[in-house]
Amino acid sequence: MKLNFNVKGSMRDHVYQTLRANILNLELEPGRSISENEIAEQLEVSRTPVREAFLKLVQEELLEVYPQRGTFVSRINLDLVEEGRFMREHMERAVTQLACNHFPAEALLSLEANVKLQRLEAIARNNIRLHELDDEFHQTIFQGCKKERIWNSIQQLNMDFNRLRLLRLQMNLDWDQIMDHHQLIFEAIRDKDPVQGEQWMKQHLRLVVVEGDEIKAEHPKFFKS
Amino acid sequence: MKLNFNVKGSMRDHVYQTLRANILNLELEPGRSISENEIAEQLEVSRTPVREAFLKLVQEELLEVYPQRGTFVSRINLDLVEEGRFMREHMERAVTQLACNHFPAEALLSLEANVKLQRLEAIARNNIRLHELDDEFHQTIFQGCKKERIWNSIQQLNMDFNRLRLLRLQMNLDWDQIMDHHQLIFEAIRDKDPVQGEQWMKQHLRLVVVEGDEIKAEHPKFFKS
DNA sequence: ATTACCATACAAGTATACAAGTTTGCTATA
DNA sequence: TATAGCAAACTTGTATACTTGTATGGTAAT
Repeated sequence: MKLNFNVKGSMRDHVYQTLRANILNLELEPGRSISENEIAEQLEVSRTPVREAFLKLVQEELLEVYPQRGTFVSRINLDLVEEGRFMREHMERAVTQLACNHFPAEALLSLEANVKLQRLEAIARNNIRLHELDDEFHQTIFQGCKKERIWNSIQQLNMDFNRLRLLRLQMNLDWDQIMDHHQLIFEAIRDKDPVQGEQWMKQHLRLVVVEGDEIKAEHPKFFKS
Repeated sequence: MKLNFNVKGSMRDHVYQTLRANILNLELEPGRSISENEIAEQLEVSRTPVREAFLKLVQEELLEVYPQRGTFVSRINLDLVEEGRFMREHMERAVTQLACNHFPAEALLSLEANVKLQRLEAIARNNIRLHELDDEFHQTIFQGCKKERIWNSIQQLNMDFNRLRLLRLQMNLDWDQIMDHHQLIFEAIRDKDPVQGEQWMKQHLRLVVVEGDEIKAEHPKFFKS
């Protein structure tokens, strides 16, 4: 846990961003106890902004507060992971069909640029950046269809999936295949072909399934129930 | 705005529930300004729990805070209404198919009881209770498929739809048709018929479309953009 | 009459003090 | 030694004072 400067934005947001990142990093392990005072000292702010950041994290189910007892980083919930996967699959397919009917030219350009950037970053083996670009690709599709809150809901449901993914020593992702899919999805949107678009998106999403039970067996303390 | 007792639960939650209900009632009109001090006085608590309730309402997009300027009840966003409708349609259809494959006996009993209760309340013309039962019917399907957070996401996206609905003097809902649909959906789940189930759910959801533009023309001040 | 400036009021953001409940561990007693 | 009970050291919940930024209205100079 590193402290940042209190330069820009509100302290509340700074604390929130810091904690959220550290929880999703697993630097703050699932199940670990964490107190308002502890964080306030470490980040050199008062309890109030820390408390308000905690509240936001509670709503996202990244923290669990038990009044007068303590606050804990939530454990990973495999049911939630499946729920997120389910929602993502269905909504991405539906939105892709929408995109293949109407899609703003501006957003289409973003998609194209994104795909090209991915090829570059793939050569540089920059996996972190590739993950970001992957997210942006899908987000752009939702934005183009004016469905960004649905994307946000998906992201929130997928937080446990992201933590789960980090527990694998290496996600042997086949970026070549992923990028091919992105290319094909982009072309389907460009060429207004809803049937192909949905098919490729369906294929694409099948790449990101993670076997949670194995990982749970390795790290039982990090999991719920 | 009526004040309640500070008997049970936290003050924060009490304030939150009160404000949320009054916003969704339209007793607190979209666009109206509202301050922490004002609410703290009315509800006879300090600013802290009010402030924390505000934060939660901001996250649900029912309030908008402009630092050092003021806080306002958010205006109704028709894009959001459409986004909620879209998500609801697709997720309800997907979950209904799930339910038609596996569904816990316990949840199935709940559905059956719910359908029967609806018939009773329809005779009593108790529309408020009918709306509650309608929500519970759909919620039960999601619960039975272990997809309750998806239901919660839908509910959150549909808050603007609910406010919109209240602006109609009378929603001429055909409860007989609605209840018939519920019966048919229940039977499809019971008889494990995914095709019929999804079809009826699709039909069913087409009943609750609201023409937002007309209402916006009548009450322009309540709407965004 | 218009404009520039300043005083004031009021908004949310933050810090700190206090209240109330829980856990923990020591102590006194059997 | 074992156990009941109490006290101290935590926790989060709430109240209040202070800080900082913004809007507003009045006043004086042009």
